[in-house]
Amino acid sequence: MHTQAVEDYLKAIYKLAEREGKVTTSLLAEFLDVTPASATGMLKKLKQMNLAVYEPYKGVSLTEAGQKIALEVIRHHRLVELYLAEALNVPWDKVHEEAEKWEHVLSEDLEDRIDAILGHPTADPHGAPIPNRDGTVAMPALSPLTDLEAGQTGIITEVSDHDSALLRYLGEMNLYPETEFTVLDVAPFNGPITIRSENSEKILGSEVAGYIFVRLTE
Amino acid sequence: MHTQAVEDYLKAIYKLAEREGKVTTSLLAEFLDVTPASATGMLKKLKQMNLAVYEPYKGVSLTEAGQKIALEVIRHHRLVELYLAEALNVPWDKVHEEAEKWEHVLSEDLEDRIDAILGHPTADPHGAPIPNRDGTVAMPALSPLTDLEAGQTGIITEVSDHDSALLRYLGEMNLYPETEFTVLDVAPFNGPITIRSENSEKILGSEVAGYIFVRLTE
DNA sequence: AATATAATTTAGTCTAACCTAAAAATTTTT
DNA sequence: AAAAATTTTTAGGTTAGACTAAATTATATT
Repeated sequence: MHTQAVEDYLKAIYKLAEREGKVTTSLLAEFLDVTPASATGMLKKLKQMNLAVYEPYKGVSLTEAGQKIALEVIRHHRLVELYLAEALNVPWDKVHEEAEKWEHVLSEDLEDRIDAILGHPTADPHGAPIPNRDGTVAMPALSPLTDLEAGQTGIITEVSDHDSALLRYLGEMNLYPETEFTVLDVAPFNGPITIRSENSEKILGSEVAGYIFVRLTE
Repeated sequence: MHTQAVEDYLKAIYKLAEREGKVTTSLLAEFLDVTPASATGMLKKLKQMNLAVYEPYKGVSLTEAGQKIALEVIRHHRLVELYLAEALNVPWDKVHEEAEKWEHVLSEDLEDRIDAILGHPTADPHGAPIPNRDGTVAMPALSPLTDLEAGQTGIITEVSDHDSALLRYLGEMNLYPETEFTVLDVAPFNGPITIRSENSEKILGSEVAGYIFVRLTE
């Protein structure tokens, strides 16, 4: 078993690589809320453990072994999130925080039990895909709501879970994954986006809309 | 929040005090599988944090604050054990090990949810009492099965969870808490004890019988 | 190309929690 | 009560992971 810090770094590198492409020391440090110097220290160690490919000043990426661990941790995290929401009724804006701790203590046996009870789910409460045990992940093409134009119809596939206040806000408006909607208006200059869903109109600022990912339905 | 090590020490001191009366440095060290020197170091820290009363060469006890934390951790542990057994079907000889990790990451919110779902239970799967939130514990008078004589009738209240092989063995014989039985024979010189429960006779060695705690029913 | 700015790494500390070996205190035995 | 045995403490080290400050490297601007 690896330390929690190692697991957290690997997970962070995986997520940042997915989201931003290249992962630099400072980006990683900011994401994990540590100083760049601390990140450098850990990167050396990850390299030495053959979990990351790291060249000073050139950024980091994961080795196959490193990615495998990152995906296991993410799988744990998302399974736990879903379990907390479904089985224990934890509100969706709180599951992330809890799962952050649980992901590191979940045994494989318990992972399997939870997975089975949930019916081998494929996405967490925010719509993020749950990696499979073999290390594969369904990687959906994520287009933010801000990319759509008036008149288009779609379905919410995922929302960012980085801010629990945002999740509460979306929850109040009933904007969950799987929700269908039609874009009524997109104001220019990054203006608000008006959508209709469940027969009510909602106006979303561009920042919020940028955290909502969708798939067009036709 | 305290570190996991601090919580583990407090829990250990509480349990040893309950079981053995006086808690010495070496007893504690052996229980936690660390060297006595390490235990001394931690005891100094616990004293300094006002969680323990510690006088070199004189043994340790918990302050009120220390006991409160110990009981919280034990409450978490036992609630989790029961939850794992009931909700996730984890076999009773495995719940202890899992709970050992979970007890440190359980939020108060989740503790309450689990407690409610289980219907505010009073004992874990091994029959050990679950402390209340306010820090009170039902402390049952524990008499080991070895104290009984032929002809007496009783009910199992608790079994030791210190060894999972023992739990598997008892499970195979269907000897769980709440099981009623009658003592048929007690062989002399710490010999085996024969009981009848659920209409079958079981012969238990004195070591095993010493780990089974009972209450007389009449 | 020279300089300024920003990003990254190095070097040296710090804390928590463990360790071993040696010294000191206590308890037991004679 | 002295010697022997045991327990406990002290002293000094180790590892993981963080930090700060200073040095270095890379990038951007003139």
